[in-house]
Amino acid sequence: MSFIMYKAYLCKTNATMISKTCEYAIRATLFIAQKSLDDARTGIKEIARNIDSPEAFIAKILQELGKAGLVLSAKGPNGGFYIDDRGMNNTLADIILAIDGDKLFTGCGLGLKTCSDKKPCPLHDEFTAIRQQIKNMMQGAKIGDFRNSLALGEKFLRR
Amino acid sequence: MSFIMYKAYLCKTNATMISKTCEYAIRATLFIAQKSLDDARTGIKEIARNIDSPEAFIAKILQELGKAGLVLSAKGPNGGFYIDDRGMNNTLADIILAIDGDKLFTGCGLGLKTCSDKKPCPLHDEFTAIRQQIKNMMQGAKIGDFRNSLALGEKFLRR
DNA sequence: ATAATAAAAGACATAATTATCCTTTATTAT
DNA sequence: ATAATAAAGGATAATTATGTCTTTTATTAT
Repeated sequence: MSFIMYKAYLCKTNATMISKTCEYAIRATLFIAQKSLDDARTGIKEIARNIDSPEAFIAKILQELGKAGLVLSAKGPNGGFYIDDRGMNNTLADIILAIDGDKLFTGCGLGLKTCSDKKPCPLHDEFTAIRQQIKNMMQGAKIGDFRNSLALGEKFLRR
Repeated sequence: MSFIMYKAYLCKTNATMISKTCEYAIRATLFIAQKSLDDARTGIKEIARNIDSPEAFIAKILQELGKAGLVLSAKGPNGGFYIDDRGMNNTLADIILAIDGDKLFTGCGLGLKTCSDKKPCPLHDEFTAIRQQIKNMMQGAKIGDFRNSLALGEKFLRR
């Protein structure tokens, strides 16, 4: 006996807290951080393979992360991406801000441009609280914090 | 003296907790609920005007909400959309589920399909907690709850 | 019955995001 | 110096989400 399952909802919409681009950015950064533990540089191919992303796309994203100072890179043989001690203190909030901007931390839950404390949407207070919590969580999450659990195989970056 | 401001981030990404489509859906539903207070039906033009959305687009969305049983509709003269007492007990979670699916409530924060308690991404526990909180908030927010504050002009649906 | 109204349905168009490709520039090893 | 390597940069393509238009169906008032 077998069942066919149907989704009960439409869902051609895009609603993720963090954009796909930014997800790749975070996964790549955490992977580079892990590799940088023993001063090793890692290249685009290796990164793409290990975080399960398209090569060309993560290359583009890494350019942005480089401009934002969140990863370092070196061209040529033995080149690649790496993160120094200073970079290990950057947070997930920094990555999110660099790629997605601040909408995760500040926007109105109903997409109202004029939503504010004075002219609140019906969800204003609830969303304000939740966003603040997310912000705290992301600002508290340093890149370096994840290295050990990743290296030990307690946490994972591939799907 | 004047300044030109530049955004410090890229941001060609999409990262909203709730899709634009779903935002319209919520705003429309709350507006219809408000109108339904005194048994009045409201049409697409009026809805679009009051929630500041494209007419044709909200029409499409209302079809989905109708199929999902979240709003009722009647064709012809004096027709329009309305919500009955039963419908007033539906929650924002129901609308979100009907339009965006359950990704807001369940997805991995880093977009990993295999993320789970057993094979967690580095943000697994934090995201699980936050999503649960959002879910609670949305499941607790009944459509009918918003009617009064909207009618009194304490809360707003237009941008 | 007929005309007018308003939502349902389906096809189509636009815009935004995600993804790819190709050339250029910088660096290293020979 | 030269060839090989690897990231940077720029242009373009594919996909997905958002938005529009036109026809059909159901209902109501005349």
